[in-house]
Amino acid sequence: MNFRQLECFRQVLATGTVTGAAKAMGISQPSASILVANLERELGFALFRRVNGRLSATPEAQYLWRDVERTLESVELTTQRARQIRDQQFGNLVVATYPDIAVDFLPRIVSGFRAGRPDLQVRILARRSQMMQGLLPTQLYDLAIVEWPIELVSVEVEEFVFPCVCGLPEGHALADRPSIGPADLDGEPFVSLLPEHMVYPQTESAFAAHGAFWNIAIETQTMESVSAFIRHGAGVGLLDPFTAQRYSRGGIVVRRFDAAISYRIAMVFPRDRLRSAILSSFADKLRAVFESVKRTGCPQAHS
Amino acid sequence: MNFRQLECFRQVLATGTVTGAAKAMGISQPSASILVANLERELGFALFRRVNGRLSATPEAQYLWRDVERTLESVELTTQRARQIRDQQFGNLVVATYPDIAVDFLPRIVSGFRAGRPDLQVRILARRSQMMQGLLPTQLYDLAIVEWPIELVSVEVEEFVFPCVCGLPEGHALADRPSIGPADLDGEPFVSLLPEHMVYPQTESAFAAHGAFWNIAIETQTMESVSAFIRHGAGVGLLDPFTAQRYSRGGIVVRRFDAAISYRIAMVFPRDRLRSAILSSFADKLRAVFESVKRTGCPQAHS
DNA sequence: CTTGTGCTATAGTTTCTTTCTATGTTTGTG
DNA sequence: CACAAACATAGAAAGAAACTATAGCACAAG
Repeated sequence: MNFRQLECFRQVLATGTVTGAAKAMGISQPSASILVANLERELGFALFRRVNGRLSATPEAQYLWRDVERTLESVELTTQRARQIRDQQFGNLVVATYPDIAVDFLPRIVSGFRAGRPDLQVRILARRSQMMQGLLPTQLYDLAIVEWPIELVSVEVEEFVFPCVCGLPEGHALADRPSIGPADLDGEPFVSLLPEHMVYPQTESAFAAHGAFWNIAIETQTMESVSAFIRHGAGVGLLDPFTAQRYSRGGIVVRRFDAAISYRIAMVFPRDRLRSAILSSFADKLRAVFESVKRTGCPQAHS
Repeated sequence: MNFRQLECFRQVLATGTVTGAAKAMGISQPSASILVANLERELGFALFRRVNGRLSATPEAQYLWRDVERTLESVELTTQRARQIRDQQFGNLVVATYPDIAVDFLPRIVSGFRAGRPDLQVRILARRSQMMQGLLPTQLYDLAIVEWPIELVSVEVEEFVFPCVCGLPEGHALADRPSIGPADLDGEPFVSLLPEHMVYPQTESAFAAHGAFWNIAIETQTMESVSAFIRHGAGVGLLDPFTAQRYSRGGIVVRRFDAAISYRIAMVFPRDRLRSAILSSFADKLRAVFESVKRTGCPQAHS
């Protein structure tokens, strides 16, 4: 019993004649005749009676037809699914990420990636860094985007380093400068991340190196929060390029920061797990966007 | 894409190696290797990565597996169903019949026939003769058992004629006779069918021919009813062999009737419709039982 | 009654697929 | 370093599936 025989069975039922079935299948009439004959031989009972030179379906054929129909449908769904998989239209991605990037950047990238892939399932797992630490060993993700520092075991890592930029409230006195250094911010009320964040010690050193007073007015936990305080005029601060880009067109004035404060993130994959073509494509896209951000200082939407 | 490729795909997933799959399928390792390779070529994407000389399923393989599993299951159900059909274990029979025979005789025959055919569906349509007239043209049955007279259009008919027998209440004065004739029943209270029934005019003629007085005490519609009146002592009467047999072991004394009163029934098939093997078997069985009844005067259970 | 049309089945041939055995390659292990 | 285990490839043989050509049968039209 094979697909062609079943398909021929279907077509004979549909068209009523072997000749019609052959036409529908694009084969010669004798070929179709033999397909049916072999199927009958293998089944051990007749599907058709040859009456008046015509075929007529036996009751047994009708009994079997229900199952054959189901089988053929299943085969068709399978080939369809195979085509989708081949064209990277079907699959699923579990992306673990830290919250800041999950707010705006990732949705933009993922939405762009999903355009034209309507059957792609994406799950976003947003975790604060401590939680991320526990998530990685479970391997319950395809790709993670993590902030430094993080302990990385049994994973493959690709690191990306970005320069932080300076964010000012709109209308701030320094807003007309093309770039801003620690000395410019001497005594300026500053919105900072907590000391645990990688940006904190670097900022501290930069101010110290320039002999400037780092006047921390606010300490908060996420870049989103920092940006909100800046936006509402509580002070100035340093932003990663993703958050900066989000508000640079309205809400916050973004300027180059003359001291190099590096913002390190990493793309992380479970070790020893095969990557799907979709995952590779998605990683490629992320890589491209990261490189573009590194070059321009601002993430752009890439299709 | 064909069954063997899918089956091999399954076995490689199950055993983890091509070698194991080949063993499970009873073919050589290179054959299995080629099955998988061809499947991958046709699908257009890799199902396995060759890592460290071993196969490892890709995420794409896992996506496809759901559909392949469903398909293989459907194929298995289909082959199973085919085997059932071949062995006449699966099918359905719609048997139309008149009520008398549906009470006891048909259930016995059908139950015997269904033994060892647990997936055979039987529908019994019991109709009085007027109703049967309307049922036959609808072709909504596979086999009908009808009483004479009946108008038969677009059907194939096999006729069976049985001699009626005489039924007496237990303890009746005539009960020790081996056979009974009309003269014996002269003036005896008689339980008769209605005049429309084929037995009525024959009985009338028989009594007249023997110059006996046909003392009709009860006229009723069915053989079952006649037998009930006899059983309860209302009189004697004529019975068809099926009803007679049912009560001959208790309730009614059954004796040969010396005048030939014929009880004609027919096995009827829709014209120009293919008969299933099961239907043919069932008809064969019915025919055999009818012949046996004709010979012995009493229906016996035949397996 | 003959002929033509439409259908199915069979025969013979060719091509493609499947399967086998034999052999090579890679990787991990004692 | 050799051996075992796994997968892949090559070449040959067997099998399946396709084609063309042809025959048989039933029905309708001339």
